[in-house]
Amino acid sequence: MLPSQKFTAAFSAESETPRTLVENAYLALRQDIIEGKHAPGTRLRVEHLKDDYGVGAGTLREALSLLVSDALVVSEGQRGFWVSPISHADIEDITRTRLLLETEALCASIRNGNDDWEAGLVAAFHRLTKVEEKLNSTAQRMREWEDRNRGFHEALIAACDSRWLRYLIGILYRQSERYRRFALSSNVRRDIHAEHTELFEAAMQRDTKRATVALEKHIRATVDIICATPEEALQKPVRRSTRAMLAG
Amino acid sequence: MLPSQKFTAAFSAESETPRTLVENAYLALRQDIIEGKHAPGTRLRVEHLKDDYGVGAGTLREALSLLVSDALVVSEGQRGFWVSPISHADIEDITRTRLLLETEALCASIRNGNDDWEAGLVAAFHRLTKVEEKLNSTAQRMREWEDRNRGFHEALIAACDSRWLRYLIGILYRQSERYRRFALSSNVRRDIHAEHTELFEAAMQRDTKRATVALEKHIRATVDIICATPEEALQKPVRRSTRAMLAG
DNA sequence: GTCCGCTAGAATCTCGAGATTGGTGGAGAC
DNA sequence: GTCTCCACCAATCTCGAGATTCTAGCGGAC
Repeated sequence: MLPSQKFTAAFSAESETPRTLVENAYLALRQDIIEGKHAPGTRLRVEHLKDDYGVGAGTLREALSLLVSDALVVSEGQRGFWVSPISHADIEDITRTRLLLETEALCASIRNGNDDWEAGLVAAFHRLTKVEEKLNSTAQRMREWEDRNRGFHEALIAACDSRWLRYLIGILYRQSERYRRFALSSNVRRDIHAEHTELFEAAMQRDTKRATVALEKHIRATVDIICATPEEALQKPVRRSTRAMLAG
Repeated sequence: MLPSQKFTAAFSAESETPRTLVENAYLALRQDIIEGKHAPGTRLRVEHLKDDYGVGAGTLREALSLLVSDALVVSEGQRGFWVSPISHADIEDITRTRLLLETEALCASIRNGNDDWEAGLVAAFHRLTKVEEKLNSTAQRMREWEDRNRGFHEALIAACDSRWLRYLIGILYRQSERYRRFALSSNVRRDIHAEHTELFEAAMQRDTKRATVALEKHIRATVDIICATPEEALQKPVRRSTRAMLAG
């Protein structure tokens, strides 16, 4: 499934409209997991969820299978599905890996970027700026910010010629989104727009080193806030077997 | 699905036995795609395949969904599944990305590795050596070599503390396996065992730089052979829509 | 000769019911 | 009081049939 879905989300832009019920259920489930409506570590019972999402059991199972690939859901034969647990160690790991990949992609993008890339970046930054100027955090506006933030980060590395790099970065970005809500609910003062501006200007000036540093500071800032929150707050208790499975 | 499967293949070792029909079908399909029994770009019709693999249509669809995540299969809503096409540009991309990740993981592994890591590496190298000494290339022995080669490469980075890095490397490794058969069928002379030995000794001596160079040469050698073979030989014609989807 | 629209066929997508497996609670023995 | 065993219950896993969608081939019009 998720033909367009999967590969679009991965290798190019995520824009096509879902055509099948499986795609619908996949997108809805993914959104709910990222937003924390399904808490990390909780069970995902097919019998209950099929009613919530208005599809048959088989259809929902297929959607869950697709989420397993994204590592947002884990499953064990004959025992069912769970939302992937989260932890300090996990976000630390994700962040390090993200930095490795995104730094590389950003450098390639700066190296290869033509006028189209610059135009796309300017547009994405403008869209992001517009929404960041208004600081009220309605749920609707939050969702909008998420979209534009993703658009900005995609625009940054759009000129990277490695589709695989962009694909893997997409997976990690979605993982990071799960943690972001904790950072946003924190009361640590932080001028995200200033970080974005620095990143934008450095990229436009083709200053690889400055852009790299800005990206690292930007990504690090989020994870530092998350690691400042207690581990218990991150997720509800996890079943023993699942925890054991992921402990190694 | 593929709870153990997916995550085991990803984050730790791939050893658990499949428990459900979906897992069986997934593993069998994956093997057949990697070995080229299903040529790149060809269609995977559920109606036909369900008989070949002895499962129901729904079960096979679930297995295919899992393969979509591995990027070994692509799908498009209401139109079905295809084996992912392969190309010179793709293997080049995979190789560059692999090098970025594996180099990082190897350095981390050398940095962190304790006696257990060394022991595991010695054992894996020994197993690989035993099979490389006998150069007859039976299908059975080939399969054995594939397994031990994977074991050796996993042992190299086993002490890398980033699960995500190891997970992504696993995805890329399976992709590379699809191309290897072209390199093996080539008549270019190449002493793979010498490459492995160099890699092994450099790692054991904790010589990061030497190990990195050896790894790069090792991985590069394969892709160079593949890019020497004509593009047409790599795959059968691809459907227009699929090609268009992957062209961007 | 080229293009458009229609029709028939095939394949996908979806759903509900039955078979199989794993977890739980209580009774009984030591 | 603790451990083991067993039976019941819930949930997963699997399959086949029906509805929907896409593709291909053919005939006709320009």
